[in-house]
Formats: sequence, structure tokens, C-alpha cells
Amino acid sequence: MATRPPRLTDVARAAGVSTATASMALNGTGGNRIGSETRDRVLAAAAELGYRPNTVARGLRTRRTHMLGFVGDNVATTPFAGQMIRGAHDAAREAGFLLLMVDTTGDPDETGEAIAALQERQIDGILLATMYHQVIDVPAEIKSTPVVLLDSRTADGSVTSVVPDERGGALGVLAELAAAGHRRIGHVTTAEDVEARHIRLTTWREHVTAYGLDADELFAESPEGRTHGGYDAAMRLLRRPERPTAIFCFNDRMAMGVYRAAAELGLSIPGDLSVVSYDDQELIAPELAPGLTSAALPHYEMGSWAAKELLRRLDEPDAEPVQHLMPCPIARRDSVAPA
Amino acid sequence: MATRPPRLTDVARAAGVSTATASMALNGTGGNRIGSETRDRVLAAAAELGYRPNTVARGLRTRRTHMLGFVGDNVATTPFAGQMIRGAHDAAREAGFLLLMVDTTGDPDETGEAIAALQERQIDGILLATMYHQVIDVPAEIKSTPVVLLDSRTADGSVTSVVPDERGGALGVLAELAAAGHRRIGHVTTAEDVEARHIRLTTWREHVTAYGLDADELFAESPEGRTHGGYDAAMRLLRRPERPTAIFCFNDRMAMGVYRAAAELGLSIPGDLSVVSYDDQELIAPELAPGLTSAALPHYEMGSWAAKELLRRLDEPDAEPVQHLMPCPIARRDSVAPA
DNA sequence: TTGAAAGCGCTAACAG
DNA sequence: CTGTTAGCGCTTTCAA
Repeated sequence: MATRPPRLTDVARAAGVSTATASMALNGTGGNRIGSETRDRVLAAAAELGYRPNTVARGLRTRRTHMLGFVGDNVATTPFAGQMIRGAHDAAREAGFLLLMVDTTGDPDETGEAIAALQERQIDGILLATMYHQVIDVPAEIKSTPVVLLDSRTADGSVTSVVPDERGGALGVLAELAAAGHRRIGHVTTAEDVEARHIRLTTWREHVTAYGLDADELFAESPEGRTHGGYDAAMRLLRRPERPTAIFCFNDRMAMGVYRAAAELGLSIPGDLSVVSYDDQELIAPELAPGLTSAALPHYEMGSWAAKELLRRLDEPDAEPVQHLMPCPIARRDSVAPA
Repeated sequence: MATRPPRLTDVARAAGVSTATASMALNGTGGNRIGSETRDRVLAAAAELGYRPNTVARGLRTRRTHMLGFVGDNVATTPFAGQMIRGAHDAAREAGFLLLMVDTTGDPDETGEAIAALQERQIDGILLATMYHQVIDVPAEIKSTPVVLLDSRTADGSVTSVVPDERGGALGVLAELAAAGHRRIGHVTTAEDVEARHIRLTTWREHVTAYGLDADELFAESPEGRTHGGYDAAMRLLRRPERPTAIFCFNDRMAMGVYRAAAELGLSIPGDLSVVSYDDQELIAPELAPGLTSAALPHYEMGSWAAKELLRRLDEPDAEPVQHLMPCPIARRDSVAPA
């Protein structure tokens, strides 16, 4: 026989009190109005019955569902997404919140629909995540709900957001090379028009021009930021008369192509060529031989920060928006040697 | 001024009808009792006001929240998880459902807590996902809620589940090799005690012993199913007096190591050695040179199947449990050549 | 220190 | 064809 789950009424009856008293005893609300002996009786009854509150009913009353909406454009599809979700998830769960997920293709209409679907469910706040550090417009629908942007930001900084400190990460891996005595540092990148490309490229350019080198001579790009693109660009770069002694790659996948190009040209890494990169993808950077030194994208930390910040803002709806830069730690491996 | 969102009462008033009529007009319930002219008026009023139903209130009344719980043990952390989540997500969303996610470490107590947290939120059903095709016990808490297992199953088949057809996938890649005339097919695998290892290994063993070959001579394993393990095992295997003409790898990561070993030994792929593998990881199989032929784990399809099946079972709670095997399609690339 | 009662926004009998 | 009314299970006044 399917016994229905116990309700507050059942607990109250079992403890011989009213539902009001039971509610307050269970939630610790109502200040001192509950006698400690009464509270114990209620708690015992609840435990005895295996009582679990119906949060839907509670939510209707309190207007708090203890759910956060997580809207991701293509988030579940990308290899980084997991860590971002997990970071948000862990922080939320610690505070008694759960994540209600919607994945979209990034189409604005679809995102708007996703937000509406979440709002219908009365989520308390929204985490709006994109991939690869984009600059976006926040959909109008969202205005009535607290929101934090994850791995993206608005142009005007009017919405709280967290993005990786790409410049800091690039400076970090370049410093690794500089410390090993490298000056002629090449850059292999994608031609795709993404924020990450610009920041990493600009940072590198400043770095090498500071040595008085001609950046254009040390630069090669490919239409696509994947292995083959990295291979092609590296081939072009490494065949030039004065080849670089080190290469800073846009990302690990391109670095994989650089490794292949070096092998074909008979250059050993790191003996003849040092390589550093960005992203620190777990399926690539540590698996290459030698292990690849790479600046890590702090997805877990960004997710966690965003959720905590959102939670904080639920209680302080009028707090000023904040733009947060999350540091990108350097994963040091064996792809760098003295020049 | 923060105007509160319109409620059903507002729509009803604007349309000059009762909330009952408004509700039925909006939901299309109540058969023919709503006049078409009345319905239009209600719909127009709702659109005008931008009415969105409060699904918390609705859920309290109907006992249906249109949310599915997704419990994953370590799911967000693994590279496959995304596709599984996305498959479940898309199928759910198509039916007007959203996914409420909880990630766990796989610890049974924690999983139990996760299920309870989901049940408090009155989710309509639960998707219980593990990674890597495990055989598990279903937590007792779940008994009162419809559930479908994703990439795992119970020993007794008492719970509906979907797992990849590992045997079929292994037969598929072995057939690729056989069609190219290979007989001496080696196997490089992990020593980790997982279901996938056993099925892939057994299938391979049957295949080569059917040719009258000694499987032990063609077999090499490493403690860990990663690149270095694949490299070590392949080195041992390829240095034997009569080396295999092809290798079936436990997974793509080990295959990556096999590629490296072949390169070091001066063996070209696929000229001197054909290679096939399992998993078809997007970051590896297509990125290797030459592209790796691999049996794909159908994570998206499993997620989608599981969600649809769960949805179906919400309406037919007494349907018999089903064990579903999802085919593993072969991704053909350039790592196989005639023997 | 406690109980009675109202009500969150919606749906579904029931009555017309 | 439509309106009135009674809850869903909880929290929170208000009154004692």
C-alpha cells in the first residue's frame, strides 16, 4: 500500500501541537516562543515519521524556492562546462539550493524563452553562463530577477559578472618563458574573432615588442583554433629563417598541432623548442609528451564565485554590480627548458 | 516601481471572466465548456498582460512540477557528462520539463541525500546517472519516485535502465579490421576493474581465438587507462617477435599512447599498424593524425532515451521495467588500412 | 508559550 | 457554457 508521505499536519498531530508550532519548531523560527520541551517533541515526531517538508508548498507561501536557474548557451556541450556547473552546483548546494538547468544554442530568442521558463518556476536567481568569455547583452526578461553572468560580461558593466583574467594568465606563461631566458617567443593563434584571442594576442604582442622584436615575424594564425590549425601555423612559423625558441599557443588544442609540427621538423620539445599554452584541458595538457605548461581557465572557481555572489545578492538586492576577474593559475609541466 | 507579475486573477478580471474559466481557457482543459469567443478574450488578455503562470502554485495543486531530477555521480566532472545531460535535457524540454541537477561523489549516503533533496522539491521523476556503465544498487529512498538509470543498471534488472552496447561496438571496430584483412589483432587495455573493460576484452578474445590465435600473445595491459598506460602496453606488445598488424585499444586515451609508441618504433599508422579504439572522444579521436577509427559511446542518445522513457512512465507507473542497450556507432577515420 | 485562521496562486469539483 | 468554492501544504499574522 502506497502510504503518502507525512505532512506537517501529521507531525503536529503526533507531537500534540498545532501546525504553527510544529512549523516554527522545525524551522527554528519564532524566537523564543517555542518551549524547548515542545521543540524536542516535534523534532522527535518528525524524525519518527521521516518527515520531509514539501518545498513547493513552502515556496508558494514564502516566495523562495531555493532553486537557482542555470542558463548556459551550449554549455553542456563543451568540455569546460562541467567544471563551471560543478562549481556553481557545490556552492549552491552548500547553501541549500539546487540548480535548475537550461541549455540553449545561444540564440537570443531561445535564451529569452529559457529565462521565462525558469521564472515560471519561481527560481530565486539566475546564473547566465556562456562559453569563452563573451561580451553580451542581457535579455530584457531577466530584469526582474537577480542575475550573475558567468564567463561573460556586459559592455557597460551594469550586471555582476565573472570572467577569467586572461591577461594575467598570458603574462604568467610568458613569464615562465622569460625566466628560462627566452626572448624570441612566437605566437600561434586562431583567426576566430573571440575575446580570448584578442587579450592573449595583445598581451603577447606587448611582451615581445618590449624586447624590441618585430611581433609580425613571430606570429602565425590559422582560421580555426584546433589541432590542424596549430600544426599549419607552427609549420609556417618554424620554417622561417630565424625561428622562435619558444611558442605561446592560443590554446591546448593548437599546442597539440605545434607538437606534431615540431616532431616532423625534428625539433625536440623542450630541447629545441619550448611551448606554453592556455586552457589547461585535462584531456590534453597533461597527456602530451612532454606535459604541456598551460594557463588554466578557472571554471570551477568562476562557477563557485558566481553562485555565492548571486546568493549574497538575493539578500541584498540593491548591491552595486561587480565585475570580477578570476586568476588563471599556471600548470607547470615539462615543455619549457632554458633557451 | 516594481510592478508585480500578473496573476491569473488579473487575466480573469481583464477578460471579464472567472479564474476557473481563465484557467481552463489557458490550459485548453475542460473540454468544450469554453466558448471560442471567450477563449480568445482570455488569451488576448493574457498576452496583453504578459501573463506567465506560477508553476509553483500549479504544482502544489496538481502535484506535478514538470521537473525531473538528474542525479549524477561525478557526472559534471567527466568529459562525457555534457552529452548525457544534454540528451536528457533536450528530451525533457521538448515535453515542457526542466532538469533539477544534483552532482554527487558517488557515495551512497550522499546520493541518498541528493534524492531526498530532489523529492522535497516534488520532482516528477528521477534520472540516476553514473559514469562508465556500472552495476549499482538503487537507494531505498527512491522507491516512491519513478526512476530510470543512465549508463548503469541493477544486477537484477528490476529498474529501467539504458547502457551502451559495448559488445556491439567492439564487434563493430573488430569488423573494420577484419574487413581490411587483419587477423593478428592485439588488444591494449587497462587493468582497472570496470564493466567496460570486461566486455571489450571478452569480445576481442572471442574474436581472435576464433581465428585460432593465442590471445595471450596479443594482449597487453597497464594499470591505468590513460595515455602513458597505452604507451607502455603498446611498447611491450609491438616489440614482441611477431607483432600484431592491428591493435584494438580499450579507449581513445590509450590509443593516443599507442600512436606515440608506434611513432617511436618507426611504425607508421595505418601503413604498418592499424588502430581502432573505443569512446570516440571529440577532443582526441578526430584530432590525432591520422584520425582514429573509434566506436562512439552514445551519451546523447542514452540521455535522451532515458528522459523520454521516464516521461512515459510518469503516465504509466506500472509499466514493466526495461533494460535498453544503446548501439555504439562506428566513427570511421583513417587509422585502418589493409593488412 | 501556544492555537486558530488566513492566504500564497492555481486547478477541479460542483452547481447552475 | 460559466461562476463559486474548496483545497494543495505550508508560513505567519493575530489573538489568547
